[in-house]
Amino acid sequence: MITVPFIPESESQLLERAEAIAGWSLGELADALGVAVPANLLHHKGWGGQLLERYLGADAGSKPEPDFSRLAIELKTIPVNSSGKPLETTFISVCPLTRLRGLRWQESPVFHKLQAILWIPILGERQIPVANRLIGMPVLWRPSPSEWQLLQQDWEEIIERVALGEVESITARHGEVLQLRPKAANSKVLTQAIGPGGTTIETLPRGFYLKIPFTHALLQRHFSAQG
DNA sequence: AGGTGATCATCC
DNA sequence: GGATGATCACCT
Repeated sequence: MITVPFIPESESQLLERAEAIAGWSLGELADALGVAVPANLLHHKGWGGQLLERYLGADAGSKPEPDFSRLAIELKTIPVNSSGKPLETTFISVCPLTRLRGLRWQESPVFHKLQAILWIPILGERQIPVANRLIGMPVLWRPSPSEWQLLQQDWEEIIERVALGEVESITARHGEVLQLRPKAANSKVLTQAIGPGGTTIETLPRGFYLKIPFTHALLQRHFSAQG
């Protein structure tokens, strides 16, 4: 693999570099980086995201910091169809399942992760070979006041249920814009959580995800405002 | 085991 | 067809 020495020093520099590859295919970017393209993503689910991280100079690795640490910006690739509608929900962060007493929205991982996100749409449905999927125009997004309100409301409702020992009764249908779903290697992975009556139970780790209509709307709003 | 990057595949 | 619940790879 070719290592790209680029590290963005400003928001505008990051955006310029992301805009410059809009219209490229993933295959073209992989070639430029000397990376092999998988035939499909079954065994390479994070491949696209990591490819863009490398090219754009994300430096946080798996540290608990934004991908672009000095810019405080997260990078998310998001698969979209030809109409620009997201094909998948977007993982945000794992959900704490214990020690929830006193945890406030403003201290939550979700709140911190969503401060600033650079969305890179990847155009291409599942049937399209990975190499042929196209990189779209980037969107630098910070939640609006109304978006923050929706997010906070969902988060508080979900966390309250978790704190009450009801995590196992929460489904992905809860929440208007945020949902709670499994986030694990497989269904045998267990972690501790609060159970009924304040007992301790073992349950599947959960993560917060943004629902498709929410990410669809924020992308649409950006592109329509931009003209 | 728990975090990062996500998409798969079954069920409705 | 689309969303929910399950899963895949790699890192620490």
